[in-house]
Amino acid sequence: MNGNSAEGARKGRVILHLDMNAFYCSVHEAEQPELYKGKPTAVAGSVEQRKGIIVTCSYPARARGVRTGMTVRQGLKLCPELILISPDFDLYRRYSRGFKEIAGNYSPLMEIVSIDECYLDISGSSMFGSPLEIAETIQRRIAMELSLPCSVGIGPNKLLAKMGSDMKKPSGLTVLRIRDMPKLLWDKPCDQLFGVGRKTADKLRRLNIRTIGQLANADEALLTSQFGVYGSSMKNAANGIDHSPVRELREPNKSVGHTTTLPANVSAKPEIHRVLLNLADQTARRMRRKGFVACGVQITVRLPDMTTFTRSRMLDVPVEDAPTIHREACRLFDEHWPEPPPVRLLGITLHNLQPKESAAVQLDLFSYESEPKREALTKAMDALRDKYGESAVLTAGMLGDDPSTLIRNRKIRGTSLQIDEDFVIN
DNA sequence: TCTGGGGTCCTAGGACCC
DNA sequence: TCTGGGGTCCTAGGACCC
Repeated sequence: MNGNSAEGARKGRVILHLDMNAFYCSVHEAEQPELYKGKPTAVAGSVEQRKGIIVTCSYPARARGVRTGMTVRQGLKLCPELILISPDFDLYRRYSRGFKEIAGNYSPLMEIVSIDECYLDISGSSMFGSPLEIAETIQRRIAMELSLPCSVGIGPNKLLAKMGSDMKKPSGLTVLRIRDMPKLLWDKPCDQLFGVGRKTADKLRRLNIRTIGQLANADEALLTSQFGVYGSSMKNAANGIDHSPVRELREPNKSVGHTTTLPANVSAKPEIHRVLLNLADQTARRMRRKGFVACGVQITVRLPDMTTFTRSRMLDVPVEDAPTIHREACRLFDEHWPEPPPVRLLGITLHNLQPKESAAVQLDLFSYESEPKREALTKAMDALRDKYGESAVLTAGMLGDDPSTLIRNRKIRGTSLQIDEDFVIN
C-alpha cells in the first residue's frame, strides 16, 4: 500500500507502545488524590440501569480480584470497600491529549490507537538518546507532569512493542525482540497473542495447538484452511513477525453508532420508537460533528437472552439529520419485528460514511433544497448543545417521563414530522 | 461470568450484471 | 428451454480490541 512498511523493515525499526495503566481510574486519582490514591476504585455505569459493568479498575482493586468486565455486584462482593466512580469522558480526553503531546515530542510518527494507547516510531529519533532512554524519559515525564502511570514496550514492530507493554504493569518498561519470543512467550496460551481471542484459542485447541510456540510451528496450510487469510498472519504473529506501519494519519471513521441497554426490557412499539429517536439524535449529531453524511443505516436489537440482531439498509440519498435517520430506523424495526418481542438493547449505526462536502451536491438537490428550515434548525440546535451541553436541547419525543402514553405517542409523531414546532429548550 | 459501549475487519450467501 | 463463470454490491453475523 505504501513504501513505509517495506522500507522500515529493511532498515530495522524501533517502535514504542505506550499503554496508560488503568487509565480512567488513574485520571481520577491524579485529579483527586486525597479521595482515591492507593484505594480500590472502579469506573462503572449504574447497577440500577443494568449498566453496572466495571469498565476499568485500579490496581488495589485488581489485587482483590476485581476485573474489567465484571458486574459491579460481583466487584463489590470481592471488595466491599470498592469505590465506584461514574465515567467522565471529557476529563479522560484532556489527559489523553496530555500524554500524546508528551510522546509526540520524541517522534512525529505517532499512531493513536485509542484514548489510552499509542505507538511511536522512534527509528529516526536517535538525537533524543537510545530507545531505552527515550522510553524512560517519556514515562518519567508522564508521571511527573500528569501524575499518570504508563507501561512502555520497545520492539522492532508494533506487535512486539504492544506485547512488551503488556508484560509489566503498572509502569513497566520491556524490550521485546524477535529472538526473545521462544523464551518469553512460546509457553504461553494462544489467547495471550494479540489478535487471538477466546473463540480462536478454543478452535486452535481443538486442532491440538495450545501454546504460542505450537502456533508458531504449526502447519500453515492447516491454519489457512481453518482460519482463512487470518491463519497465516496468526502464525507470523506467533513468530514475532509484523510489517504493519505506524501510521500517523488516522483513517476516517467507517461508521458511527450508539447503542443503549434499556433500564428494563421494552416491547411497546411507541416506547421503542422513542428510544430510537433519542439514538438517532445522538448518532446524527456525532456524525455531523465529524463532518460526514451516511448512505447506510443499521439498527441493533438485543433480546433478553442476549441474542443480537442487526438489520440494515442502503439509502438512495445520503442522510445527516435525526428525523430521517429515525424514520429509517423505525421502518427497519417495524418491518422485521411487526410484533415486537421484549427488547434489552437498541442501537443505531450509520455506515457508508462520506465527507459532507463530497455529498453536498446530492444533499442540496434532493433534500435540503426542499427543507431549508430543517437544516437551519439542526444547525441552531447543534450550536446550543456545543455551548450548553448535550441535554440543553431535547425534542419533545425524547422526554420519557411523560406518564401518558397517549400524549407521548402524539408527540413522537409530531417530532419526527415537524420537529420545528416541537423542540424545547431546558 | 446473567454479561456496557465504541469501533474494525472478515466471511458467506444471494442478487445482479456481463 | 436444465443453465458456465467472474465480479461487485448488499446484508447479516461473528471475532476481536479497547
